[in-house]
Amino acid sequence: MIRTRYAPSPTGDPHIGNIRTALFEYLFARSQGGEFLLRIEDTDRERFVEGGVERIVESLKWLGITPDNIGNFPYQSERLEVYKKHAFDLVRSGYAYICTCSKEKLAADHEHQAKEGKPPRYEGHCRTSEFNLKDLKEGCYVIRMKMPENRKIIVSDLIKGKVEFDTSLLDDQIILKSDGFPTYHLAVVVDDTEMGITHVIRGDEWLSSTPKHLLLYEYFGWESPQFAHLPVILGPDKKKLSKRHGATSALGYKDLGYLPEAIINFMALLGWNPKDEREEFTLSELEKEFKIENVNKAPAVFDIEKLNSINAQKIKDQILKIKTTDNKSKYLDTFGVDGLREGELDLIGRGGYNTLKEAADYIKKLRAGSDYAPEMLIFRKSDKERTLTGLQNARSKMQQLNKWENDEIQNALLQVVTENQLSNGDVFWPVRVALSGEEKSPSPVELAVALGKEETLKRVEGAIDKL
RNA sequence: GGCCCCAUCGUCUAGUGGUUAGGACAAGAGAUUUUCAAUCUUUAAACAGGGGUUCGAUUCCCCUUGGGGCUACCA
Repeated sequence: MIRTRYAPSPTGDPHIGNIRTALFEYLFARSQGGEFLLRIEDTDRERFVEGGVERIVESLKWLGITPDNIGNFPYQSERLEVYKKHAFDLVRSGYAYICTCSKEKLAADHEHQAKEGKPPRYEGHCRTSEFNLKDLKEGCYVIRMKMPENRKIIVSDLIKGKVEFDTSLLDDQIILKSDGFPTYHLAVVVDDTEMGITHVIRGDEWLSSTPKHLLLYEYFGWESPQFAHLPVILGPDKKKLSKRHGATSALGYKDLGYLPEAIINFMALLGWNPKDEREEFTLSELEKEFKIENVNKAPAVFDIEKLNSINAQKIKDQILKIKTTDNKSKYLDTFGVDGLREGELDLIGRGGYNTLKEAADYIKKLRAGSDYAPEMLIFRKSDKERTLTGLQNARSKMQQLNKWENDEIQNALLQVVTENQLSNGDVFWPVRVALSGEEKSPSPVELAVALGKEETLKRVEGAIDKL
């Protein structure tokens, strides 16, 4: 049974790069008929953020990539004794040792090493010391793993291929901190083993520490899982995506009016592709199509324009679906627009709005109506008199309509044109301006349907008064 | 600094020891229309550089350059 996990630290809203990793972990598991699990890595008490776990769960649920153990997932902070036991097992078997060096001493060592141009490393004062546990005060020691000298460790990565590391360049890594918490390296190895994780899919930044983990598996006598290190996501400046690039959390995009379907589709395409020219995917399609070997090695730049375009497309897709259901009135309620009518839905579907928020803002503005200068009503090839004729006849023609639908309104306006020897611009333009109050807007017919008969006639009336 | 990863249009990417190097987003142009943000058509746009290997390299190898990561009692 294939099993992957998403193991975030609750240090704030999950970052889009982080969530993309979760997506790939989810997709890999699903594509293989396996399980996708969640685990909270809260071993860093200094960076812990209240409510972080809730935000993680909310993000995953929103995107529809809910872990299989969502009802009961482990927290590392609740398993301190387990890690401690394993750390001491390693001390007993000689693969790790207790170290009582103070942080001050280590800092001084590192400073010294830096001056000599050497890499900062633990100098191994405690490596051969024997400590009696009873003499040690709680909180005054750490446990370090022993790094063998001159060993080559080969990481076989599903994405990067074989990567070789030399252990003499690696430090005697601390695995148990003085506060009794494990470091990532210990906890990840213990937990992945206990949870039966078969494939560790994680960010690129972990590749360099993978040899440490491999060594730990060896020390414990455990079988190691397979690894796949994903390239990072960069900002437009090709620097690692961060807060200064704007919204970076998944939920931030939710608030901006992006659909989960769009975020999923977009993230999947960042570093993965189906090896053909398809670009539109739903989550369930991705679950079938995803192949880890089709993941790129190179980092990808997060392009908001592409996301916008995908989101606009997904909004259109959704409008088509919503029209046949009864929840259309609720579509934009989170952005302050209730009771959408059919015509308004059409407007959104055709408008190419990048986000739901933009669409909602437009509907709000349309409903409120905009003030405009009377001159705007006159088409550039027209004059005041013909405009007035057009508006007045349009009003009475529309007044007589029984059915308030696209074709009927269109025909009514066309009739006004022919019956009064006017041009399209003498009628369509001023009606459009009367309804929208804007230089640029959807067509008068679409606006009329969206506004409804009563409001449409009221606004045309208002325009006539203005002239 | 050391170690590791990476490199095709501006961006996401496909691709092959011999191709007109393909698609998408963005950009430009045009068409249409009452306007446009919609729609349709269309144009421009890339193999980072230098060495090899080879009859032939964008493709394989090496170097350089550039970008990224790691080098914590952070993950």
